[in-house]
Amino acid sequence: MTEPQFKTWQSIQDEVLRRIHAREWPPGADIPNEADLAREFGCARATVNRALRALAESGLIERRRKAGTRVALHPVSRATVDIPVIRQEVVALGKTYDYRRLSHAQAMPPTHVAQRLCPAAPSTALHVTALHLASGAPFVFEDRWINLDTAPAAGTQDFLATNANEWLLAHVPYTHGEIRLSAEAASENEARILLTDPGAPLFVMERLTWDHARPVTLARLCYAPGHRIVTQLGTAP
Amino acid sequence: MTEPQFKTWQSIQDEVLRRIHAREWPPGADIPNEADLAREFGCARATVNRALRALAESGLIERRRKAGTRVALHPVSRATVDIPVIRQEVVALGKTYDYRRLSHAQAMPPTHVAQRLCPAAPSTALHVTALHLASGAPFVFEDRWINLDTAPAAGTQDFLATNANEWLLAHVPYTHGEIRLSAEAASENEARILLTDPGAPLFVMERLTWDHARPVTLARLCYAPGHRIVTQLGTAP
DNA sequence: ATGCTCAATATGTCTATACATAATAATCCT
DNA sequence: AGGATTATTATGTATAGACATATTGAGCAT
Repeated sequence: MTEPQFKTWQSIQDEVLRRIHAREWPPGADIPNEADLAREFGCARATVNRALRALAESGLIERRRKAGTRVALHPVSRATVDIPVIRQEVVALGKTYDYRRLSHAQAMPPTHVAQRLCPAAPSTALHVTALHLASGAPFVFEDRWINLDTAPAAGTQDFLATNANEWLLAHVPYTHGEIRLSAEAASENEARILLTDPGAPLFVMERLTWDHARPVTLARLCYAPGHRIVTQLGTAP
Repeated sequence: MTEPQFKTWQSIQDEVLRRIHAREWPPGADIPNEADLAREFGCARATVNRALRALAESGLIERRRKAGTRVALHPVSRATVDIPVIRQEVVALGKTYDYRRLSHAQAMPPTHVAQRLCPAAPSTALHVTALHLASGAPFVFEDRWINLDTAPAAGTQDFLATNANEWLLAHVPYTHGEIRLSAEAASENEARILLTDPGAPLFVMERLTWDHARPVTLARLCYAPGHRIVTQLGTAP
């Protein structure tokens, strides 16, 4: 008669997952409210809340006040991607990191950059290009614009020794940002720098970071051919 | 004299973020323990715990029992990527979704597939290729292998009307998975199907999903040129 | 010194209770 | 009927107290 008791929020999460997978609670269905579940599982409501909140963060269920909790109709897979500093990325591959600044100038950004980096009042910005190397081989070509209104201190740096990525992280932290991933053909210039052929497929990551309401920097990172990003889906095995 | 009181876990998170950004707590530094912070902020320890746990999940701080909490030395940016079902992805673009199955056969997978899909005992698997269209234009070319030991029910499906992605989600849910993102040159076959040129840079997403310890399916999704993924960094603005 | 045991400590979690908040349902007033 | 107001309800969050658990470090034994 002893109902299996669920004591930890993990075990409750597992049981809820089981019921969803077993179609006891099919996609789109409402699931019982926290108070009822707590009674059924023989635990406090806060424990149920913890379990359901974690599931909501993973995108499997949707919760709204008063409306209750339901299994997501279109279960989006939510993957978390860890994006380390490039130096760490290289070191993690067991290679030695090296950095070479290519150019450094203050200039008016092209429109597609200006739109995103200084949408309010167009002004000059700092343009830095650099190459990150892994054991001597080109790894990432970086083309970066820095908003000097937001980060005036960057104007005093030449970024010859320390790369802009790490300097900015240490001196102009951001509050949030946006990342765009795409595949693009290498331009003549990119191909020359990355020692590959024009037209080669490059993995491109564009990062725009903000400090509260003000754009900080827009970086376009072109990875050398063969690069890939690996990420995990769902919870731990 | 009234110390500013921090009542909500959000406000505590903001204050901790402020101190980190202001270098009061520089990278690598230990931050006070929960009990002390709770006393300082005039709130319960559980509230501090909630705030710090959220920051730890975002990768900005690291926490270990007994050792305490410290600001991450190499702050990895943790981005969450929402990966919807392809139909939803197309609909969200304001286009009409269409699906066309291209091939369907039971066969021995090539070694690089077998290694990941049936690492224990090599056996035949279900091979399905299909094209997803957005308003009539090729959107994604899908090349999928399904492990029939894990999902025997898939053997009875021809996947002519319903695509494998949605059928599997509805009938063989997964517990976790792995996603690989890369840029690759279009092969002759891929180019023909996606109506582009061989060698064109394609955004490729490989998904391997598992049901507990058993691999379910390995899908290789080649997006038509121009596709990109957008994701957010950090918390809400 | 080296290895083991045990106590100290910071985070992890659970409980019970209370109040806050958002969103819906019901009701009342034209 | 229609629109504004109020009540209800489920989630969201805060609190104090308690115990669990991992980890470190000190002290002891070999």
